[in-house]
Amino acid sequence: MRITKEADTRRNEILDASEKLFIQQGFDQTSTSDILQEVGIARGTLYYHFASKEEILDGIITRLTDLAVKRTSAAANQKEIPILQRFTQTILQLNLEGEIGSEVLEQAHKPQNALMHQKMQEHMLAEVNPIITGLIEEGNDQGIFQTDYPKETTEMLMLYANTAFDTLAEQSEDERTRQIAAFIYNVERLLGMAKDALLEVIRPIFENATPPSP
Amino acid sequence: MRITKEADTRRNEILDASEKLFIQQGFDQTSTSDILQEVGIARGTLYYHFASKEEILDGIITRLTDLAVKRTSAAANQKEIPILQRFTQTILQLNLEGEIGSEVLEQAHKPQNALMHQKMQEHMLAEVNPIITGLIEEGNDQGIFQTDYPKETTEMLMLYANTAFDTLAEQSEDERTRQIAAFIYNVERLLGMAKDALLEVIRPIFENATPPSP
DNA sequence: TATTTATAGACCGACAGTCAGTCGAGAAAA
DNA sequence: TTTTCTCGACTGACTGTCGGTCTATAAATA
Repeated sequence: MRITKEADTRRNEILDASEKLFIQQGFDQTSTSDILQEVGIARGTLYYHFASKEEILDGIITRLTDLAVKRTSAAANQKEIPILQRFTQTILQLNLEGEIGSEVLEQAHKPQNALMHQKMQEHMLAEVNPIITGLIEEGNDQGIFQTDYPKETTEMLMLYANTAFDTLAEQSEDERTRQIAAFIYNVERLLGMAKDALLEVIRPIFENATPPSP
Repeated sequence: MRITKEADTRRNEILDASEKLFIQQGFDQTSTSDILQEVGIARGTLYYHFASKEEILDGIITRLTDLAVKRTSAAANQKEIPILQRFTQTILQLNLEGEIGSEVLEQAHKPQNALMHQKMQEHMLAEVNPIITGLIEEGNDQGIFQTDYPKETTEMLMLYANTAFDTLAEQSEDERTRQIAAFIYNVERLLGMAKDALLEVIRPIFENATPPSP
């Protein structure tokens, strides 16, 4: 029985299946035959839609990055919200990276997924950095932030967040808390804010999420 | 004519050849046959000394990391030198990473070498972080630095340096200067120093290296 | 309008070539 | 004689290629 679909539909089927498998097993450990079986197509069909296995990975990453950019820039463009709140919400959007994205991140720091991690990082840095940099410049103009190097500082923050935070799940509660506190502490310093200025904006977000103990 | 050598000698021959090839072509793009040819041995010999291709990579990285740790901790332990100078010299040692290491870094950020990069970063973070953290704590005690999170701050600096600086070679002179200036600026902030306090320690180092124009 | 012909896009699976790792046999050294 | 080191043929798995097939739809023809 032969099923024919529009190219774009098939392409996305292949991306969906591959994404699932790459997350489960890693890129190197997933064979193209695994993908064929998961999608239920033949070899030739796969290579009709993609030139190589690596191009499939690129397709997945582009899909994920585009999604993250969409959410991030949406958060960053809410001009009616004060800059500090907007800044924190944008960062939070980024960290979540969508339901699927977070699964990706959980796996991505494993050595077996180094290529996936690096490619995602490169894309995200290129696409998301300007958004956050713009936010910082806006804060600079308003006198809320103060830094001579918005772009480089953003790069520093993103690199750290990307690498340090994807091991959070493996750490103890105490270590996690400390790591997040350190991040906030350092963001305040890098953006030239008063101590705890950012912390006080962030605290209510978490207190709303987890009800206060009696 | 059959040549047999002491295991350790052969091992290092294999590591030397592999390092050269991995740098030139990347890990995935280098076949074990390439290595065999370069060393001039047979398959069985390679697998007598190493259990897998990946173990060769691990061997290379361990060699490089050990070297970097040695140089770094030597610089960090010169107690007669004031802490600020010692700190900068330690960082500089790290950035050089030996003559061969710098070649590695030049290649390591390419996507094709993602695994190599990630493994090096993990090793370096684990081994070198405590050395720098110790230096910062010493500076804290002396009132020269001031940070509540020495370990996390070190992690941030190292991650940034590792990823941002290995693209330096590809950038214009202006971008390079700006990126380095930004790094110094941000280190000062993260370590709670006065503005330009670190810059003034670093400047003489470069002015000694390049003779002043008339 | 009804029927044939042509074309393009999606698909198939056998096949070639490459590669990492295994194994048993044998040479050299201890 | 035993241990260490070396050899290269071999295996199985994998990626990417290629000639060819199927089908829907458009164009030509009756």
